[in-house]
Amino acid sequence: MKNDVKCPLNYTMNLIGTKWKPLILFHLLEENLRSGVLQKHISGISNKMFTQTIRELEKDGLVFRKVYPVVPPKVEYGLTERGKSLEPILRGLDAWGLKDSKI
Amino acid sequence: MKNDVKCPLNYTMNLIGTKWKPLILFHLLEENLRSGVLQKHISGISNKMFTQTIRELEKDGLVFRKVYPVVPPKVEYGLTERGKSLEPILRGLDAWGLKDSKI
DNA sequence: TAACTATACCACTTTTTAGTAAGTTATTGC
DNA sequence: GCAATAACTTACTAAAAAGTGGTATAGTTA
Repeated sequence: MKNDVKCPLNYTMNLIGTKWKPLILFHLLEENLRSGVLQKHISGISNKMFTQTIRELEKDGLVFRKVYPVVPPKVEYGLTERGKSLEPILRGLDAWGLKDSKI
Repeated sequence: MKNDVKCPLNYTMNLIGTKWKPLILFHLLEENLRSGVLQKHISGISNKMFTQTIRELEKDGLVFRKVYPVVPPKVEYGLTERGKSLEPILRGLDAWGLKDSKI
C-alpha cells in the first residue's frame, strides 16, 4: 500500500513510525551511548530488534554509528543533525504521554 | 512484550503509534467529517482498516462518533478534547516531514 | 421490484513485525 | 587450550497488522 506523497505526516511516519524507533532516538537525546548501554536503557527490546531498528535509523541518517577497532568490540551511537532535529517532536510525544497518563 | 511504564513516550506510542491513527487524527483537526468523506481524505486506506482504526481511536477517547438515525446511514467523526490536545504533535510531525523532505 | 445509497461487519489470506535461541568474531587473561 | 567479552548475525517461529472480497441494512428513487 503506497502512502500519500502529498501528506508530509506520512513521510515522517515512514521514518519513525514504528514501535522502537522513537524510543531509541529519545534515549540518545542527552548523550551518545555505547551499544550495550543504549540497549539496556530500552526496556523490553530484544537484541534482534535493537540491531535491526538502529540499522534502519542509521540508513535513514538519523543516527550515526562509530566503531572503535578494539577487542572486545566497542560501538557508539549518537544522533545526527537530522536526528537531533526531531528533538521537539520526541519531547512533545513524551510530555503528552506524561500529562495524559495522569488524567 | 510489555512496554516500559516509566517512559511516557511509550504510553503515547501505544495510543497513536500505528500506520493510520495519526493520519486520521490529522485530517480531523480542521473540522468534523462524515465517515465517507474522511475515508476519502485518507488516500490508500482500506475500508476495513478505516473502520478498525477509528474504532480504536473512539475506544481510547481521542475521537467521538455521532450517528444520525437516517437511511442511508450518516455518521460523523470529530476530535474529543483529548484528541485535540494532540494537535501540536500532529502538526509538528507534519511540519517536520515537510521541511525534511525538501532537503 | 430492483437498483442505489452510506456505513460497517465478517471470513479469509497475505504481509509485516517481533521474539527466541543459537552461532560468529578476535583478543585478553587464566 | 578455553572461558569471557561486546556486538552482531542468522534461522526459525509466533504474533500482529493490513488487505480482499463479500454481506447486511432499509429507506428512496427510477
